[in-house]
Amino acid sequence: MSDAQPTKKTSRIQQRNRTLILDAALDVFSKHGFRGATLDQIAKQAGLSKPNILYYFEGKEDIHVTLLNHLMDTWLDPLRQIDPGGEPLEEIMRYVRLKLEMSYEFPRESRLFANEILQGAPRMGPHLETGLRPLVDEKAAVIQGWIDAGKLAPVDPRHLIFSIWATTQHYADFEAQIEALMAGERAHDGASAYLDALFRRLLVP
Amino acid sequence: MSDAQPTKKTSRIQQRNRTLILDAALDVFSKHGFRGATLDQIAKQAGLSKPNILYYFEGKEDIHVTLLNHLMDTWLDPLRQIDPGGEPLEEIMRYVRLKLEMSYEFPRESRLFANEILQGAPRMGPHLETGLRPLVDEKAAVIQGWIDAGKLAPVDPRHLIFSIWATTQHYADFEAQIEALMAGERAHDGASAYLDALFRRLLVP
Amino acid sequence: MSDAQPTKKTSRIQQRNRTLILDAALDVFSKHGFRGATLDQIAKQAGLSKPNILYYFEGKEDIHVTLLNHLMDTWLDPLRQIDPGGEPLEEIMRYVRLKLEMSYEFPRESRLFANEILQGAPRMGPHLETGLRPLVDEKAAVIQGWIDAGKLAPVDPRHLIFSIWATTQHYADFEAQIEALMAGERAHDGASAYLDALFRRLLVP
Amino acid sequence: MSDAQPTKKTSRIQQRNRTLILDAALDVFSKHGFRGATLDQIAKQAGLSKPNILYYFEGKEDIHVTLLNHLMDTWLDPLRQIDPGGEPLEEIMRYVRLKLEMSYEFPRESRLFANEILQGAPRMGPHLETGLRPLVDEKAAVIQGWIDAGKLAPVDPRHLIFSIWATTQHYADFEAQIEALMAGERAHDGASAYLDALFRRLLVP
DNA sequence: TATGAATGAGCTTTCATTCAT
DNA sequence: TATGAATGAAAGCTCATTCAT
Repeated sequence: MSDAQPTKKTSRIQQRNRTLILDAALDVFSKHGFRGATLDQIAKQAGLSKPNILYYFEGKEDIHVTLLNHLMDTWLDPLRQIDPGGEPLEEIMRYVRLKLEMSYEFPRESRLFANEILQGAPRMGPHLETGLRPLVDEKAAVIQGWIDAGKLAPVDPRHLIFSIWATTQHYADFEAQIEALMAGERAHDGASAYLDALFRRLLVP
Repeated sequence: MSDAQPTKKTSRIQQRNRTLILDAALDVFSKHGFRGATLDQIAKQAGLSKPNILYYFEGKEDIHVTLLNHLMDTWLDPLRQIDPGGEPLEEIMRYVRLKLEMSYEFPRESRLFANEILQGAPRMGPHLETGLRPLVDEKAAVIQGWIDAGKLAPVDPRHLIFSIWATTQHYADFEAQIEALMAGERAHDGASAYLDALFRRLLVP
Repeated sequence: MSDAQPTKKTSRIQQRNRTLILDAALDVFSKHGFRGATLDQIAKQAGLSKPNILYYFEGKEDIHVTLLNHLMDTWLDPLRQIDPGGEPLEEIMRYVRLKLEMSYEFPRESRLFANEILQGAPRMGPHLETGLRPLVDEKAAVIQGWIDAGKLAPVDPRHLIFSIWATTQHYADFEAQIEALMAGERAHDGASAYLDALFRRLLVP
Repeated sequence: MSDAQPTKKTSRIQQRNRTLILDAALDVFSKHGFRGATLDQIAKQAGLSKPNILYYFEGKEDIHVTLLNHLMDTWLDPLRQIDPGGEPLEEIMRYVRLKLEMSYEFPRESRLFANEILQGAPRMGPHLETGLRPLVDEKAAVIQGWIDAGKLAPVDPRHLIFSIWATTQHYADFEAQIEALMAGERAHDGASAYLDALFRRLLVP
C-alpha cells in the first residue's frame, strides 16, 4: 500500500535496531559470558521485545558470532597498521600504545574476546586460523626483518606480540582484580609509562 | 605425624569422592565458566550420580567456591616466596619462571581464575581485598625497597607484578589462540627465554 | 463508567488465563495443601503448560499468596456487614446464616484458609494482624455495646465469633468426616436449624 | 552369639526409639502436613539417622498411619466415656470440658487429625467408617434417648457432636489465628466459660 | 541395630525459541 | 515490524528410599 520503496535494503530503523541489539549484547555477553547471558537481559537492555530481537538475528549464537566478526576487524586494526617502512622501535611502541588505549576505551570488546578464547574459541569459527594467523605471520616476518637488519634486539616476534596483547588487555580483562589492588589510583597513567619502559628496554638493540 | 586422630572423620571414600568431584568440576568450570557448566557434566566426568554430587557439596556454587578457595592458596605461593633477603633480580626472575611453569602445569586453575575475574569476581568474596591485596602490598614494598637501594631499575612495582601475571598466565588463558598461531611449535620453550629477556632487561639497574 | 481507559492493559486472554489458573490452583491447594500441591497438577487442571503458568505468575508461592489475598476480601465480607444500627440478635443470626452458606458454596476457599492457618499461617503475611484483627476488634466492640445495652445475653464477643467460625466452617473443612458419619443425609438442612438454635438460645437476653 | 534371648519381642531400646520417632513425627506432621514433612526433619528431631527411622517403620506413610491409629484411640476416649446411665446434661458438659482440655493439652494431635481430614482423609483408611461411625451412631442414640425422655432440649444429636468438636478443636487447629486476635490474653479461661454457657443454654430442656 | 553412601523420580524454575497476530 | 502468548528442553535441587557394611 502506498509508495513502498523496495524495502530490502535495511531501512533506517532496521539499522538502528541492529545496532541497539549489538550494543546491548556486547554489554551482557562481556559481563556474563555466552552461557551466562540471557536474551531477556539483552532485550531489556536494548529496549526491545525478545521476539523482536529474534526478528533481527537468528538466535543467541547469531548475535554472538556477529559481535565477534565485527570485533575482529577493529580489534586487529592496530596490528595491521604496523608499517614495514616505518621506524621499527617507534612502530612497535605505537602499537603498544594503541593496544593499551583500546583496552581502556573498549574493555567490553576485550572481555568478550577473552571470554571466547578462554573457553576454547568454540564460536570463533575460522577466524583464528584464516583471519588472525596470516596477519600475525606477516607482521612477525616484518619484525624478524627488522631484527635481522639490527634495528631491534633479537627476540621471538610471536612471543613479543603475545606479551603486548597480554599486558595491554590485562587492564581490561582483569579490571576487577586491578581495582581491588589499586584502590583509588587510576591504573591508566602508570600502565602507559610502565609498558613503554618494558618494551623499549627489551627492544633497543 | 600420621597417628590420625578421629577428628572430623572424613572417611577414605569421602575424601576420594570429594577429590573426584573437585577435579571434574575444575575441568568443567575452567572450560565453560560457572554458568556454562552443569552439574550433569560434572557428575558424568566424576563418574557419580548428580544427587551424589549434592551429597558432598551443598550446590553448584559451593563446589565453585571450594575450588576458588583451594586455588588461591597454591596460586599465590610463588609470590609469597619472594624473599626480601634474597638477591633482587634473581628473586623476581625466579618468580617469573615459577609463574610460567604453573601456567603450563595448571592451565585449568589459571582459566578458572581468569573466568571468575573476567566476570567481575562475583564469587571470590573477600579473597581479593583481604587475601590478595595485603600480599601484593607487602611484596610491592619489598620491590620498592630494592629499587630505592639501587638494586633494580626504577619501575612501578604493582605494574611489574601485573605484567608478570599477564604474560605468564596468557599462555594458559589464551591457549586456544596461541595454538592457532603457533601451529605445531611448542610455545613453552620460546616463552621461557622470551620472558626471561623481557623482565631482565627491564630490571637491571 | 466503562469507557475502559488503557490502564494496565490486562488483555482478555490474560484475564481468562489468570482466572483459569487461580481456579485450578484453588482446587489443588485446598485439596493437598501448599507443599502437597504441584505445578504439574495446577497446569493440568488449568489446561495450560507448566511454563505458561509461570508466565502469568512468578512462582508457586505467588499463586498461593494471590489466592489468599483474593480470599480474605470476600471471606470477611459477612463480618463487615454486621450493622451496628441493626437489630442485635438478627444481625448475629444473619451472620451465622451467611457464614454457613459460604461454607457450603465455597468449601475450597474455606479449606485453603484452614490449611494455611493450621500450618501457622506462614504465607498470610500481615493479613491476620493488620487486616483481620482491626475488623474483629471493631465488631467485638459493637457486640459488647449490644450486651451492655441489655440487647444480648452477656457472652465474650470474641469467643462468640470464634465459635461461629468454628461451627460453620467445620462443615466445609471436615467434610470428609461428616460425609462418613452422615452417609446419605445432606448435612446442610440440619446444620442450618441446629446452628440457629445454638446461637439464638445463647444470645437471647 | 552368647545367650541371645529370642529378641522378637521388641527390646527396651526398640520401644524407646519407636516412641522417639512417633513423637518427632507428630511434631513435624502436625506442623507441615504429610507432604510438607520430610524424613530428614523427623530424623533430626528424633536424634536418629534417616535409615534408622526406616528400620523401625516401613516408610513415611507407615509412620503417619501409625500415628493416626494411636491417635484415634485416645481421641475418641472422651466420647466413649459418655455414660448412658449418667445425668444427661452433666454428661454432655463433661464431654465438652474434656474435649477442650484435650485441645489445649494435645494440640499437635488435633492438628494432625485436622490436616488429615482437611485433605480428604486419604490415609485414615477404614477408621472413619468402621471405627468412628459406630461410636457416633451409638452415642447419638443415647442422646436421642435423653431428648425423647425430656431430659435435654430437642436438638439433632449429630450436629450437637459436630459443634462440640468444631468449637473445642478450633482452639488448637486455628491457634495461629487466635493468637493474632487475642494478643496477650490467654484464650483458655474465656473459652471454658463461654463453651459451658453455649451448650448449657442449648440443652437445658 | 545403626548409618554413611548412593540414587531414581520428581520438584520448581529458567530459557531459547516458536506461534499467532 | 513488532509483540503478547506459549512451550520443550533442561537446569539446580529435594526427597523417600535402598545399598552395603
